[in-house]
Formats: sequence, C-alpha cells, structure tokens
Amino acid sequence: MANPMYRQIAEDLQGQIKTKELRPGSQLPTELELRDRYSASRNTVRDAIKWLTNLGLVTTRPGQGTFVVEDTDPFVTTLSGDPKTGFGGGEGTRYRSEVTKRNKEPTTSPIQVEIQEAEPDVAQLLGKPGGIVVISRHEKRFIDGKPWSMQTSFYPMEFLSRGADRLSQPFDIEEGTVQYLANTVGIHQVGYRDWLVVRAPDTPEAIFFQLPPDGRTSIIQISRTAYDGNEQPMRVTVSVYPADRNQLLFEFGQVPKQDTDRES
Amino acid sequence: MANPMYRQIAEDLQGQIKTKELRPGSQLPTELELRDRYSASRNTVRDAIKWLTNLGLVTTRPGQGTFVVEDTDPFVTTLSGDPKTGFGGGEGTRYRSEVTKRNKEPTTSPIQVEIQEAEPDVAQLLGKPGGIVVISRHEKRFIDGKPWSMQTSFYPMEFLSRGADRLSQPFDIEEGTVQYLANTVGIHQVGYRDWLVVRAPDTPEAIFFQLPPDGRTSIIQISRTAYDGNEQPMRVTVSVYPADRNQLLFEFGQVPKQDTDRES
DNA sequence: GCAAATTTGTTCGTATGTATT
DNA sequence: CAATACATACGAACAAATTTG
Repeated sequence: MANPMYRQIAEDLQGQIKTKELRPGSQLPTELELRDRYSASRNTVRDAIKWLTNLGLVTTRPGQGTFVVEDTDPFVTTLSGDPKTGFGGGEGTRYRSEVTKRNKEPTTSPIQVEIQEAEPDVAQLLGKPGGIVVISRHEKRFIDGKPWSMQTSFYPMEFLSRGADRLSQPFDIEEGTVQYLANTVGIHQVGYRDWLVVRAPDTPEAIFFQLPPDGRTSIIQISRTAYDGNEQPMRVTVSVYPADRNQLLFEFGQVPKQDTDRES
Repeated sequence: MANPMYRQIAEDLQGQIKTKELRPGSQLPTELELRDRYSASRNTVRDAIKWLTNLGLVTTRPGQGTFVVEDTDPFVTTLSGDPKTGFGGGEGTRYRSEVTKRNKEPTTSPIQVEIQEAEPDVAQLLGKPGGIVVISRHEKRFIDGKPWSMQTSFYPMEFLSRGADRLSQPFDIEEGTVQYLANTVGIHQVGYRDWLVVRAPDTPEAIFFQLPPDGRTSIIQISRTAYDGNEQPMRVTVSVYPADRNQLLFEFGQVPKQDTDRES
C-alpha cells in the first residue's frame, strides 16, 4: 500500500491495457464510472488518467472520452548508404523508394529556400564557429498525408557563385545534390557524420507534427555533416522525426537486404 | 485570453527560464508565493508547474522546492567503426576509450551471463522467428558513478559447443568478442545493422537510471545485429541509453577526427 | 537527537467552462 | 438545444519529505 491511490488505479488500468482486456482504440469507462468503481473522487481518477497519458498509454478527447492508444505502424528509415553517392544527399530519391516499398503514399512539400546567417549549431558543424552565411533548403514530408518528418540542408553561400545556382531554386535536384555539387563545384563527398539527439519538440514542430502541446512526444534530431576529400564540411542536413512514429536503421559493412517487416 | 490560466503562468515562468532570469539550478518561488503573485489558487499554480515539469524545464523535490533543471553535459557515444574489427563487438574497449577522453571515470558492472530462450524480438533479429536458445551477456555502465547505459549481447547457444566457451564465463573478453569468435569458432563479422527506437522506459530501466517513474524521460534503444560472411546473423546486442544524458554519433566513409567538444 | 517550520504530494468536494454527440 | 464527457479552477485538509533551530 505504499503507492498513492491514483497510482494504484493507474496500475490497475495499465494491467488491463497490457492484457488487452482494454483493447487498443477502445474507450475507457468515463471518469464518473471510474470514480464509482474505485470509490475515489473524480479528481483522483483524473490523476490516474493523467499518469497513463504521460506514459503514452491513453489519450483523452474532450466531449468524447478516454481511449487506449492504437499501435501505429512505425515508419522505418534507413539512414546509411554509400557515403559517396545518392543517398548521402539526404534529399529526395532514397526517401521515396524507402516509403513506397511499404505501401504508403509519400509526398513532400515544395522546397523552401532561404539565405540566412547560420545558427551557431550549424555554423559550428560547418567548421565556422564565428558564423557563416548559408543557403538553407527546407522540406516537409508526409506519408499518407500525415506529417512524418522535416529536413533542412545548409550549404555554404559560396557554392552559388561557384556555379551551383540550382541550390537557390525551390525545386528538387533530381540527380541528388551530391552528384550535382560534384558536377558543378567539383566538390566530392567522401563521408559523413550523423549526430543524434533526442529532445522535446519546439512549438513549430509540435504544430506541424500535430503533437500534444505538452512536449510528451520526443523529437529525434539527426544532424548530418558531410565532408569532402579535404576533410572540410560541405553540407549540414538537419532532419527531425517525431519519436512516436519513427524508427531508424544504420548499416555498416556487408549487411543482407532488409527483411522489410518486423514488429517492435 | 485563449489560454487557460495555468498555461499563462507556465508561459510566464518559461519566459523567465529562457532569459536566465531564473537560472539553471536555482529555486523557483514556492507554490504559496506563486499563488499570491499570480492571484491564483495553489492547485492552479501546481498545474502550471506540472506543465513545466513535463516539458523538462523544472523538477520538484518534496520538502525542498521546485528547481530549474541544470544543463547536463551529455555523454557522446560513437556507434560506428570498422565493421570487421574491435568495436563491432560493442563490448568493452571502445567504450572505455571514448569515455576517458572526456575526463570521466567510466566503470562497468561485472558481466552477468545467462542461458535463456530469446525474446521474440531478439529471435527475429537472429533469423530464428520460431525461437532460439541463447547466451546472454549483460553489463551495466556508469560514468563518474552515475548510471549511463545498459547492454546485453545475445549469442547462439551452439557457439559454446563449437569452442567459444569463454562466452559463458562472467568475465570481460579483452581482445573483443569479434576477434575471439573469429579465433575459436571461425566466424568472421563483416557488417552490422543498427535498429534505433525511442520508447518509454520499463520499470527496471527507470530504477537503474534513476528516472522519474512517470516515463517522461525516453530511452534510446539500439539493437545491433552483426552478420558473418554468409549473411547469417551471428550476434544481437541491445543497448539502452536514457535520452536525457546521451547523444550518439554515426560515421560513414572518410570523416575527420572528432573535435571532441561541442554544445547543443 | 528531536521538534518545529517549510515545502511539495495526495485526496476530497464543488462549480463552471468547453467540446462533441 | 440538450445530454454527455473531459478541462479548468477554487478551496480545504492532511500526509510526507526535508531543512532548520
């Protein structure tokens, strides 16, 4: 009896969810019913539900009720690939082929291009701690119309004057930016480093991904710094994924083809 | 006035935290003081504090007060490496060298060895969806005495009878398990796939990592499946890291040496 | 070492607002 | 419009953890 009552109620409900006595998607008894069932006050029942909400087991909908969350089929993204070619770009092609395999409808927003002073983070990764002006190319991604990830790539401004003018145009670069930069600027990507952080969403992210505004759902942020043959950073790509619907794969060396389905 | 009062109070405090008016580590006014300051009830003030707690901005300590969370110096782990050698093992050596670089005191628990039926997840990754008996080697890791990560490696039972008997002994395999398996069983690792999931901690994890029991802090789980030259899985290593104090790096191709310090 | 004061945690009751059916 | 269900807000009392005198 060490636990407070609202925890005991929460644990009881949690057990019913685990044993599927309360199925995913089904509605819990209303707060008033639970109040009678557990001989507690409505506020105490609400504390129990709040606990389960924070654990990500249930969601509440005003005017409707409290529901057991559905298991969402996670989207699996493979982030490695040949460091010298296509996917290193992190834009476009690989993303589409990954998704279509799984019977989903991928779409992307138009590419939004801006010229800006780089954030300190990005400037640091680009090897210019003092600051640097960059071209940023931003893209939003959807699957079956639902927001799935956001990505922004940052390129040094000088790439423009050196001939890579398509970087400043809001259109997809079909052959991949790695290939494009090799052809136009003569800079060849030879490797990259991914830096992975899990953090709370900021407000724009919470809005775009339709996350609950309380920061319960984490964001996986991957900052990919690509390097050329002179060990100089040539691009930083920041991708963010809501952690509740995404899983990531990294492959090294010889690995058999993916058996595309698995469960958690 | 769209926002409820507790949100307005939370936003006001959030602003003070952002501008360092309330410094990291410092104590917020008590609930009673905030109640007077905002002309609200204590419960409403508590709702505001709960909101900030969920955002990870403050923590409450019974009997003491509410405090702005300190920025913790995150531990950065590099998870890639030569797919054929040392670190592929994921045990021991690489971990130590990574940590000592950063002036910390890494320690590990004794290795705990068990023979068990593999969990469905693990069996699936090992290519035996029907189930398989495995040797599991479990290890807990600390930095400066604080819990930092846990890791369990699973090897097919048959490796024992084929000569790799040290797998069943609760001692570090200094030369690395990859090398050891190559020498004893003649199985050579040629690559691996990391599968990354972010999820809520389970109870043992919450206890070991001293996480708040409400599941607010996520766990980063990486399941590494290592493959031999015949495209057969030879090992699965599951590592878990609390997301609030860990960042991960993955490197591909040619990448310059890490500039070991950075900030978020 | 103990008692008092302080501070957060739990639980109840009640009233009213807002979203949905 | 009415009924239902969750959301917000207030007030009150006691419990538990911690610090202070």
